[in-house]
Amino acid sequence: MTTEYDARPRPPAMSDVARVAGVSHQTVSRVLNAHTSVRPETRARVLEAIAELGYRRNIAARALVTRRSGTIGVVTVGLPYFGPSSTLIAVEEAARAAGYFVSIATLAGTDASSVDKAVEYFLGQAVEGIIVIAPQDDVRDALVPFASQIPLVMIASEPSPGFSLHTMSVDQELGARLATRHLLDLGHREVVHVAGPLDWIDARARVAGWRAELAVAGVAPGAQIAADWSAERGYAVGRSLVREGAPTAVFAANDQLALGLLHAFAEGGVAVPQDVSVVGFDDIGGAAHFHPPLTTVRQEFADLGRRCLELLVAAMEGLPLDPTPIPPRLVVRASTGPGRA
Amino acid sequence: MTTEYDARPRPPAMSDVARVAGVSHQTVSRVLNAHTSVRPETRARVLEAIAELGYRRNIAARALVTRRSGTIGVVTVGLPYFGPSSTLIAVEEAARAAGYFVSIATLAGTDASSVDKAVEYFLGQAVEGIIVIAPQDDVRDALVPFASQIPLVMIASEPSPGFSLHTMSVDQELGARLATRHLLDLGHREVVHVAGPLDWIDARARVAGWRAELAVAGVAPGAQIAADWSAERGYAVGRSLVREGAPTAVFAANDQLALGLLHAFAEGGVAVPQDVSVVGFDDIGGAAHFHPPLTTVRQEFADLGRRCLELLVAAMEGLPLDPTPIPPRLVVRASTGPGRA
DNA sequence: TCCCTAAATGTTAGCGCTCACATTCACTGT
DNA sequence: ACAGTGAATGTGAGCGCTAACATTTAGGGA
Repeated sequence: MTTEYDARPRPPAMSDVARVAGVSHQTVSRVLNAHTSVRPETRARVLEAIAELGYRRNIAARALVTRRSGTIGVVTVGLPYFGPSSTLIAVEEAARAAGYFVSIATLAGTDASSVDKAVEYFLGQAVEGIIVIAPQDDVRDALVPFASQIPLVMIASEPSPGFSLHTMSVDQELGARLATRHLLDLGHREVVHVAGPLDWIDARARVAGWRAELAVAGVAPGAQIAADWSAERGYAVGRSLVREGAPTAVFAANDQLALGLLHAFAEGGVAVPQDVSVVGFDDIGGAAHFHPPLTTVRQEFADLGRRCLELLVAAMEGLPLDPTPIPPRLVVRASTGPGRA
Repeated sequence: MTTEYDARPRPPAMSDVARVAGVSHQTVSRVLNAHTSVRPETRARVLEAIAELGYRRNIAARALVTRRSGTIGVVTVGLPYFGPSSTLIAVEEAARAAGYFVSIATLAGTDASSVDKAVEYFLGQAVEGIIVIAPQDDVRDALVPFASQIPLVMIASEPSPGFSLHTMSVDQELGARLATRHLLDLGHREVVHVAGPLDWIDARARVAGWRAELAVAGVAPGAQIAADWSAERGYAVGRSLVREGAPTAVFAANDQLALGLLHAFAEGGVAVPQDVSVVGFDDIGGAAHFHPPLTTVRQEFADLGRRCLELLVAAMEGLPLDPTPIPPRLVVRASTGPGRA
C-alpha cells in the first residue's frame, strides 16, 4: 500500500536498473564508469537492463556528488563575425570529443560590466573552465580578476603577463609581416595600413607586424588609418584615399575592410592591382571571388579552436601548457601586383 | 574532534549561509527563490550573509530535486555560415534573458546518425528543449522520432505535418517571390535560378517561390541550375553561363553564389546589370560592397532566433504556439536593372 | 586441509538543495 | 479572555548518484 503502485512519470534510476539486472546499484555505477572488477557476464546483464529500461544517468545527481559539471563555458562577441564563429565551432567539436558540454554566452559589449555578467553567469552554472573569444583590451582587463577563480583561456595575441589568464591565438603579428613583406617584395615603398579598432588586441598586433616588417626593410611606415572591421568603413576609407591620391599598396586589417576598399577603388577608377595593391586578413568565404580576387592572410580558425580547448583542459588538469601561437599563411591572389612600372 | 577543523575546500552551502544569518536553510532557499513570506529584515540578513560568504547556489543539487536543468540545447550546422551563426547568437541572447543556459552541439553531417548523436548528447545532458539550426531534409526526418520525447523546434520553412516537431523560419518562399517579382517588374522575361542544395528545405522553398511568382506572371521558368551555397560554385556556374550565353536575369539562392556569379560575369565581360541582373539572398556583411553592390533579400536572423526561442519556451510550457514565419525584405542595390533596351 | 589473498559485489553515508509539512507567533474578532 | 487566522519560519525526507568501506566468493600455496 505504498506509492509503488502509482504510475511512474519518473524516469528510471540506477536502482531500477539494478533491480532488473539483479545486482546492486553500485555495480550499475561501476559498469557505467568503466570500473574494473565487473564480471563480463554481470556487465552484460546490466547493459541489457539499461537498454530495456531506456535508462539514462542523471547528470545532476552525478555532478552533485562529484562536484564536477563537465561543462565548459565559451564567451563570444555578440556578432556573427567569421573568425569567432569558426573558432566557436572548432572549440565545440573538440570539447565534445573530450567529453565536455559546451555552454555559450555572448557579450553585450566589451565593457567590464558585460564581461563580469558573462563570467558570473558561467560561475553560477559551475562551469569547469572558460574560453573567451573576444580579443579586446577591455575584455582582457575585466577577465584578469577571475583568472584566479577558474581556468580561463582567452584568444589574444599578447600573453597576459604574470597572471593565470592563459592566451592562445593565431600569430597576428606574423600574419601582418607576411602581408607587408609580400607588398615590399613586389616593390612597393609606401604601404598604408587600414587598421582595425585598436582596442582589439589582434588589431594592434597587425599594426605592430606591419610596422616591424617595414622597419626591417628600412622603409618608413605609410599612413595608418583607423577603422572598424566593416566593409562600410573600408569603403569610406577607400573613397578618401581616392580623393586624396591613393598609395600604391594598402594592407587592410581584415577582408571586409579590403572589400570596401576594392569597391571604392573600382568606383573611383583606381585599378587594382595596377594602381594599388590590396591585401586583406582572414580569408573569409568568397574572398577568392572579390573583384579582383583578394590576396589575404589565412587564419586557421579550426586549429585555433582546437588549441584553445587543449590549453584549457591542460590548465584545468594542471598539466604543462603550450601557448605557442599558430602560424597564419599568406594566400596570394589577384589584388596584389608590382604596380605600374 | 570531527573534521570540522579541517580547512574547507568545499564552497559554502546553503546551510553555511543559514548559520551566518541565524536562520534555517529553508529561509535562505526562500530568499533565493523570491518566495513571499520572508520579513524584509530577515531577507536583508540572508542577503548579507550570502555576500559575506560569496555563496553561490549549487545548481546540480537544485536540478536534482527540481528535475529541471534550466538548459536548452541548440544544434547547428558545423560550418560558420552567416545565417546559422547569426541565429545562434540571437537564440542565446533570448535564452539567457529567459533564464536558460544554452548548450551547443554542431552537426558532423546531415545523416541520421549525426543527428541522433547530437540529440542523444543533449538528452544525456537533460536539456529541457532543443532548437535545431540545420534546415535540411535528412535532419528533419531524423528529428521526428525525438519530437515526442522532448520539445523540439527546427528552423524550416515547411511545417512538419502532424508531428510535435515545431518549425519556425523566415518566409523563404516569400523572399524568393520578392526577388523574382523585382526582376519581372524590371522587364526581364527569362529569370534563371541558381538553386542551393535541394536537400535544404530553404533551398527548395526558394525554388518554389521563384516558380510561383513566375507562374503568376505567366512567364515560363528559366533554367534551374543546381548548386551548393559556395562562391566557388557560383563562379563555376557563372562561367558556364557566360560560355553558353547568359540570360538577362539570375536569381541566386544566396549571396555567396551571387558573388561567384558576379566574379565570372566580370571576368567574361558580361556587364551587371546592363547585360544581366543578379539578385542574391541573405544580405551578408559586405553585400553592399560587391561589384556591383548586390540586390538581395534580407533575412532578419536576429528576429528568427528570438522567435525560435519563444516558440520553444511556449512548447515547453504547453502554451499556444505562433508559428507565423518572418517576412524578409528586398534590398535593391546596383546589381539589378532593366537591362539593355 | 586450511588460510590467505584478490576479485567481485554489496552496504552505507552523504553531496546541497527543494518540497511538504509542522510549528511558532502576533494579531483579529467575538 | 480565547480560539481562529495567516504570516513567518523551521524540520525532515529524499532527489539519484559516487566514494569509502564491508562483505562474499573463488583460487592457490603451505
